[in-house]
Amino acid sequence: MPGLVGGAPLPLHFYDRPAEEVARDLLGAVLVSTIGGVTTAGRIVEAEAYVGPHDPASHAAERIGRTARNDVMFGPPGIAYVYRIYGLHWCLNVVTGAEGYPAAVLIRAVEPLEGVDAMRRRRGDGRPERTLTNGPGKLAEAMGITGRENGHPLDRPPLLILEGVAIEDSGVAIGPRIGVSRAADWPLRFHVQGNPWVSR
DNA sequence: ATCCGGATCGCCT
DNA sequence: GGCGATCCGGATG
Repeated sequence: MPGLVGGAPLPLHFYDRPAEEVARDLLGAVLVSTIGGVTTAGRIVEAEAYVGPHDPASHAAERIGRTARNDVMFGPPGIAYVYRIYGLHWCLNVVTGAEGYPAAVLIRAVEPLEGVDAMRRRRGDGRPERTLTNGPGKLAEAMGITGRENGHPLDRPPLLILEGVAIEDSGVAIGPRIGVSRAADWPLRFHVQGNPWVSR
């Protein structure tokens, strides 16, 4: 049961703030999936902010505008934005900020809390435990997240985020985002310092 | 109609 | 550290 690993679902208004604040405060929260009738859960230990139209690395950057792919980023906060990357992997974001203002937080890594067997099965057996969920594509695969979850409100099953433990400032590391070529130096990646499930 | 470049991963050297 | 996998959105002709 989700209640064993976290508190109440974070209310949708939790996400009605600047993406960098949400990204930082999501550290320690618990992502829970009951997709496919299997419960998997993990503590969020790494997240990146894509802060608005002025952010050239964002899928909703000014030069791109509103399109079919990024449409949910323009909607209300607390909604899942799931996209396919490199034709192979899925990545989970949470939409942040007011409706009409496109911004989101990419969940980059979680520490497994529940359903490790299911995660192993989905990821393929015989992998080191650490590589189950230490990257955005990996955690999506381990937790059964695909494009079907695009547009889903993250305060209810089958995919939700629960209140977790607070991470104090001294335990939070901040640095540049990974894999982006534009605005490569913006310090918008947040992770729990020293956590083994962080992507690098 | 065609081309290009990814918010990645895993396997190779 | 490098590269191939494999697909789609967006841009250009």
